[in-house]
Amino acid sequence: MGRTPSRDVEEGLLRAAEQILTEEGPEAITVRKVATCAGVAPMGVYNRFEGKQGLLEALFIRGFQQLQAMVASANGPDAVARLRAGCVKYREFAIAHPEHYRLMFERMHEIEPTERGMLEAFASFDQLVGNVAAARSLRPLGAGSDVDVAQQIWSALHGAVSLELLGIGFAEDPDAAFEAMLDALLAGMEARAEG
Amino acid sequence: MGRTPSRDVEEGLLRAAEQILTEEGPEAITVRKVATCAGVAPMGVYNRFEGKQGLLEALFIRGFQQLQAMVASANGPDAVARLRAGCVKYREFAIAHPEHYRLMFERMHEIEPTERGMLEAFASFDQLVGNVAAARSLRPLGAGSDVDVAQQIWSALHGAVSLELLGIGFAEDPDAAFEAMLDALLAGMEARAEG
DNA sequence: ACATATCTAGAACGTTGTTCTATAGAAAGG
DNA sequence: CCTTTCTATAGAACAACGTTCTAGATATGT
Repeated sequence: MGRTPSRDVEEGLLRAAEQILTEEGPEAITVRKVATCAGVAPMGVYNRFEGKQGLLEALFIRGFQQLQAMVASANGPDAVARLRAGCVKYREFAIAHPEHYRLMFERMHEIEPTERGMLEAFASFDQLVGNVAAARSLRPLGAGSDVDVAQQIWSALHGAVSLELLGIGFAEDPDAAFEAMLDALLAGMEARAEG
Repeated sequence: MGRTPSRDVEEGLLRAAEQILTEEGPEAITVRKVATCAGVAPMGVYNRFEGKQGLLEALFIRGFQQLQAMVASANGPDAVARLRAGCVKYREFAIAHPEHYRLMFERMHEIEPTERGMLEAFASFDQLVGNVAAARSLRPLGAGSDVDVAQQIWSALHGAVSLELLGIGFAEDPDAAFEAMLDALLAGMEARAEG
């Protein structure tokens, strides 16, 4: 085995880690496995990411960035429809990338993201807040700040998706249940918007 | 160190595991640590629970049972108020027992609950379904089966609580945000009830 | 009291994350 | 191109972990 050029080590490791994550889930990510898959020495994980935790944090951040891009790709005839479509896209992301989603929300204690990592990851929340703000310029929605309203919506989205990915959704039609919940929440928020 | 009587081994291990879980979280639960804390030999975990996984599964099931008891303890002047109060109790449980909640929802892949374990754990869902059914006999609420409606409510509850426990709630007042979301969802469900 | 069940201590193994060392090869700069 | 610096690599080693196994001592049940 030759020596990987410096400039390729980090990206090689990230690609390998993403592949293992996608195929086998977060638990399958080990330093040796990722390094072998990337064709680099295990020490590369320490040299480049300071250890397994750093590698996981990079995946964590990338996961949120990808989630944000997915939500941002939503379309609709007006801001309210776009907000709703973004919520649907949120779920689509989770369903398309269940292992990523699990890493992002079930591994935070292990990852112990740095403050910078948290900022980078949760900059993605601003996407949702922006969607809420745009919708609210069209129609009253909930009470409190845009952040408050966005948080409530996120809660519902995240909850539905998490249970679904855990296989503990007992609803007959998960698609319909998700949309029913989302529409009920949005309708309720509209009805209860401050006067 | 003496020899623990047979009849005390299992409960001793469970108590120790609960204590470590409560004080240090799921990651701190190791076979040797639990055994030492319980004053029994590590092999006891294998003899009694078939290994670490079985021990975690026992904690998992107990967690759901305790959650169910908490929800069942809710009171109110009528069934709708009791449903709502049960939702508030749900959150109270999670906040009072964050590490239990994490074990229950972030460790399922590690635990790989047996089918019996799943049945036992999610018998607790019937509590929520029952509360929904009782409330719906008073007032229309959502469309679809009681199970469907309960699942949607559970999604929102779980989502809010999970994000809160992860420390990624950006709302100013988590209590208020939780209640606002819950009330909006219930109101929306009522407004969108069939017939 | 006797036979059976089971708790215990201890050993051992593979795996994992991590740290360290020394060498060889890449990268950067003149 | 040459020299110096950087860094990827192989390999060793360690502690910790979950797990399996053995043998002896003690508890349990009849």
